[in-house]
Amino acid sequence: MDTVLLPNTGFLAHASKDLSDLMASVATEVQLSEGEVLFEQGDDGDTLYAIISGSLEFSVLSREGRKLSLDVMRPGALFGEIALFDPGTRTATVTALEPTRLRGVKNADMLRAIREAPDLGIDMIQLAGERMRWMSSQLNEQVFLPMPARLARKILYLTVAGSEQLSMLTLSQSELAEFVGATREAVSKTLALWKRAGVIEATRGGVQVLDREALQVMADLHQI
Amino acid sequence: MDTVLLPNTGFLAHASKDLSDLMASVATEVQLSEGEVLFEQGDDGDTLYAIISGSLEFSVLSREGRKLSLDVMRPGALFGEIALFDPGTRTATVTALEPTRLRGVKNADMLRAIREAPDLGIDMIQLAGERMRWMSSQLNEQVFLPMPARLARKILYLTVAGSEQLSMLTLSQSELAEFVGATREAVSKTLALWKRAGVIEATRGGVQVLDREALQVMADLHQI
DNA sequence: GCCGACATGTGATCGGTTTCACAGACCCCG
DNA sequence: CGGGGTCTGTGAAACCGATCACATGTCGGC
Repeated sequence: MDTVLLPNTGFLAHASKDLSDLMASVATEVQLSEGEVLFEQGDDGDTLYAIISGSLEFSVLSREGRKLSLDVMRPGALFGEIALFDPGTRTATVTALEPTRLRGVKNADMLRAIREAPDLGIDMIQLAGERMRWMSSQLNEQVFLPMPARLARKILYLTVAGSEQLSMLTLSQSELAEFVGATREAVSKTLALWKRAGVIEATRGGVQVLDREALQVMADLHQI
Repeated sequence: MDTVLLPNTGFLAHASKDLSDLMASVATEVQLSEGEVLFEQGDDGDTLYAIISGSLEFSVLSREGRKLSLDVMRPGALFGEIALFDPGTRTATVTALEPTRLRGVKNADMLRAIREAPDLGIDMIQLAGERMRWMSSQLNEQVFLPMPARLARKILYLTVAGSEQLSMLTLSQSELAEFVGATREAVSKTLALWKRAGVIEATRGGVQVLDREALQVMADLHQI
């Protein structure tokens, strides 16, 4: 077992002492292998998770099985705070993109901790607020922006969020399509356009951003 | 001044004693006339509101001014909880649909109250959770459902949420269009279809649901 | 009771995306 | 090194909804 139980990047870098203490004391560890599903949209949930290592995909599903991926979460991210207190079901599906280690805190432990340290409750509201704000921006983009703008934004977002060197994004075009809510073919066609313009380089299973500025422009355009 | 300061319907019916006490003691009253904007998407906000009387529209805007209405809120509804603790801007615009009275509690008062009564913090997380869950369903619908299904769902939702007698919905077709993220013309055409099928009755400025079952079917369909 | 303002009905056309179909490229593995 | 599976490129057709352009209806006020 590591001596470092909590990552010091991402959300947890700013997590309160209370939350850090709680996670360190009562959290249970979870291991996921690649492709494993932590929970699915519709499951009952009562646990807040923090990512220790690995990465997870966060997606929502339509009833007929279409998938809209929303985010890739990396070490330091906290998630699952919604189902924690609201007696309902999980609003998204979380899948491991690679072998991943998590720590989870259960409802009951969290409630007890909040009663002892009310500031922890305030932290949780703040966390819910951030998530809410983010979801709201997703709704806005999906509704108002045409596909190419959504694509440009997701590529930009995922390359900075992952802070991978050289702005390389290792997602297949089908996966990218799931992220922008479009078909694989449509994504392929706009990527081809951008490739010809020298904005990106695309290879099997990955996209490399060459001209970030140009992509920013695409992300704001409401045409092509 | 009324002796009844808080409505006993909607969210507030289930609001904790702590929240009720707080609202009754430190809340300030706000009056809005029809069409007045309480706050706009992008404003800084630090206040949680409860609706005493009247009704409000909750909407998000695209940068070029297109509007997507999401909900009509009625007496008893609580809103504004997101900006309350998260140091950011409001994620939606709230407009009075008629003369409306509100009570507001400010950030600082709420924080103080939570430190005294931690259960109040838990209530707020729960509230945020409900809102989150709802936003999530909105995203799902907007992304996956074709316009007619979205229209059917909004009509059903707004007629029960408003629990108006006879399932009458007093919204113009342009307003309905803003609710489903479509054009006035498109809404007019599908309403005409349903009218011919005897599912609804539509008059100037309103829609009357005749066959709720049939609308339910439309709401699930991914064609027509 | 008429007129102007605004709400609604409806057709024609256009454009972006999906769907379908298939061809080429790449890669792992036997 | 050859071949099946997966990823990628691209064209053609169909489709949905947006846009444009009017016609028709309906209400309120003078």
